[in-house]
Amino acid sequence: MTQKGITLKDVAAAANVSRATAARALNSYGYVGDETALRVLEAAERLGYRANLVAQALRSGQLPIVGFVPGDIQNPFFARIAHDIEVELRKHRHNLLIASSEENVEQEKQLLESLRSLSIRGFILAPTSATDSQHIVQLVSEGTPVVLIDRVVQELQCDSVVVDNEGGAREAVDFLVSNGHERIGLLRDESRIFTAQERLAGYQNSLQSHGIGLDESLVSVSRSTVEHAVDATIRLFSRRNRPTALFTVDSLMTQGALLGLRSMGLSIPNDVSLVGFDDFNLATFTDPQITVVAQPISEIGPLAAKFLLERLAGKKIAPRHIRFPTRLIVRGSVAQLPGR
Amino acid sequence: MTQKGITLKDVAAAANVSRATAARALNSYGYVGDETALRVLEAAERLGYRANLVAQALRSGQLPIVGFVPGDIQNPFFARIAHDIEVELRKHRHNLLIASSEENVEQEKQLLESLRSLSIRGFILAPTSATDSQHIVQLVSEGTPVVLIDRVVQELQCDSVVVDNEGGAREAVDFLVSNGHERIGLLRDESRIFTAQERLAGYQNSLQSHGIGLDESLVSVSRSTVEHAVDATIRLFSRRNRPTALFTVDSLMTQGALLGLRSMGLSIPNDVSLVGFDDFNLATFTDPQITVVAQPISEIGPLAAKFLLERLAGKKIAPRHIRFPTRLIVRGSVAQLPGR
DNA sequence: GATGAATGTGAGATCGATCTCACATCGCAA
DNA sequence: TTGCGATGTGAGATCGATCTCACATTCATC
Repeated sequence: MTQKGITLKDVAAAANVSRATAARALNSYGYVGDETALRVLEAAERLGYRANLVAQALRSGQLPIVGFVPGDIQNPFFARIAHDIEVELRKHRHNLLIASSEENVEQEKQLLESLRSLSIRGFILAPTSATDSQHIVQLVSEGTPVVLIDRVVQELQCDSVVVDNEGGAREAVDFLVSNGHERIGLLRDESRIFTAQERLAGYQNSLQSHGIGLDESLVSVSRSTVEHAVDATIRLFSRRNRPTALFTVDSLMTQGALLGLRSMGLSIPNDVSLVGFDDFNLATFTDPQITVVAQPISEIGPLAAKFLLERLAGKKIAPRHIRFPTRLIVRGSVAQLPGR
Repeated sequence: MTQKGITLKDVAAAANVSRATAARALNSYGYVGDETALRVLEAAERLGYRANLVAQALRSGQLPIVGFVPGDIQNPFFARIAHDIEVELRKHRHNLLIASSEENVEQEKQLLESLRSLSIRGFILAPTSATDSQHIVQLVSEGTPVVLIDRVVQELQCDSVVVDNEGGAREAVDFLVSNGHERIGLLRDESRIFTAQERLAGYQNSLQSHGIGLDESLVSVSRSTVEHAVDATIRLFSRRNRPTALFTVDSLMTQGALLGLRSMGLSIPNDVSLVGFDDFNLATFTDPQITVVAQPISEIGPLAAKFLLERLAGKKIAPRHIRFPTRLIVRGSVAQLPGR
């Protein structure tokens, strides 16, 4: 009911100048007399003038908003990144619009499509599919800045910030092997998601480099939710000649494995050793604490935001592809197997 | 580089009509000839026309964006709510802009101030302060729809969706008392946050109703982070004549208590019984599992979104104040004390 | 056949900020 | 004194969608 609409026109009228002059004074460009400028600024202050960003956006074609499209904002990994991005954007007076793809390509397409008409300035994106990416290619080709995080899309010319999934998985499995394990189970995601593929490759490479043959019966696939992972774990450990160790490809899978093993009465690390990809706060609360491959989460968001802001500022350089190393955090969930 | 700017004008030209007629056809209002309408629609389709939402917003004064201002998007409680709100909004073609207050009133003020110039249609807000709310009052008095969640602000005329913090805390403490505990510690937040105050009241009311005197030495105050809660727990249990049970006011505090007690070598529930406010996935992974007061998180977001959408649709009724009941989930962290 | 209602369409204004261009005015140099 | 650059300022156009009006038609009714 109060000051609803203080526009530039009002300020101009109050300062007894034209809208053009008022705009010049407020945005300090062009010639404005010192005294006039002061009068305008004073009037704006007095009336509590705030520029209408929508009107500015209509002229400039761009709202000070950046879109973030994570797989799922409830995933602590993405929540942390969202927070970090938000902090960075705020420094540059930009806002963060979050739209989860829910790991669904169709939804991702629709989201980008609808956000396009909002004149969003740029996107930070965790693409759902490594291959079905025509919609992202188009976005980029229209000149919209895009930064990919967590996952990359093969032939896409844009900045990306990911971690060394293959190396991290390899390190985890290497660690299990160095503790005498050879029958190492893998609990993995459906392959569509980029990170799951890379982590699978790391698992396979590690085994091969140690001369251990791949055994399909040691691999269990499920959707990436705690509930599905529980089932997959139980399936895996119900077979005879079960694995002595398990590697899980993400934190939700790790949690599922924990519950699944507990429900089967299998103890960690006495009956089964466990290493998970992605650290999570729960990992230090269990007994024993869980050995994990940690990602440098705190670096991903800020860097992605920095890249995007640089693009928004007009920086024209070749796409940068950053791949952070992971770090194995040894806790208590891996037992040394009696040597042969 | 492709179809950058297909505007209404282009469609109108392609269909050989005026912009006005094209608009009528596309938005189906006013009189338009059947054949003309078809021609316009066909042209729009062919050109891939998408209305520019910013231009629409300039006229209507409102972007199809709703602001969500949680305390911290990393808190799983708020992350879940954000997700639920987003799903609801999507059904009505609205987007969600998230800006965390980081539990800082000044930041909250700045955020709302800056979002105001964005013509955001409405807000879902978890106010940081129960008293310092002039900025919210002003927002509401300007006619911007606001729905409060998790916390209310006393003299504010707007919808709110919260839980029965007092009752939940009372139930938790009642449960401890019924198990023979009298020296019940409280790990609580700084009092500024509304929920912490109510939960404190529940603790006090329960004790009083059982004729147990309040003992300030049983209460430990800290900021609501795991790290601070660890320290506060250690402080509390380092005193002589320590509590036999502990009630923690939120899930971060509960986690801190868990770590603090473990570092002191105190076992749950043998040495200390524990009940926490707010369920969290970690609670079922510990040994023993933690008894908690659960909030109906899954109902808060959708209801808040529903309320806000109704207001956006123009619904004019008295503010609704919903207070959901909580539910005590008994697990294994409370021991029966030998009767007197 | 005339009158008025129903139907269809376009020109132009509007939302608010910004930018271009034209027009002043002043000072200084030729 | 004339002229030209530097300095200030305002009128009006622009961004894209929508709405109000005014102006045509067509059709039905007396």
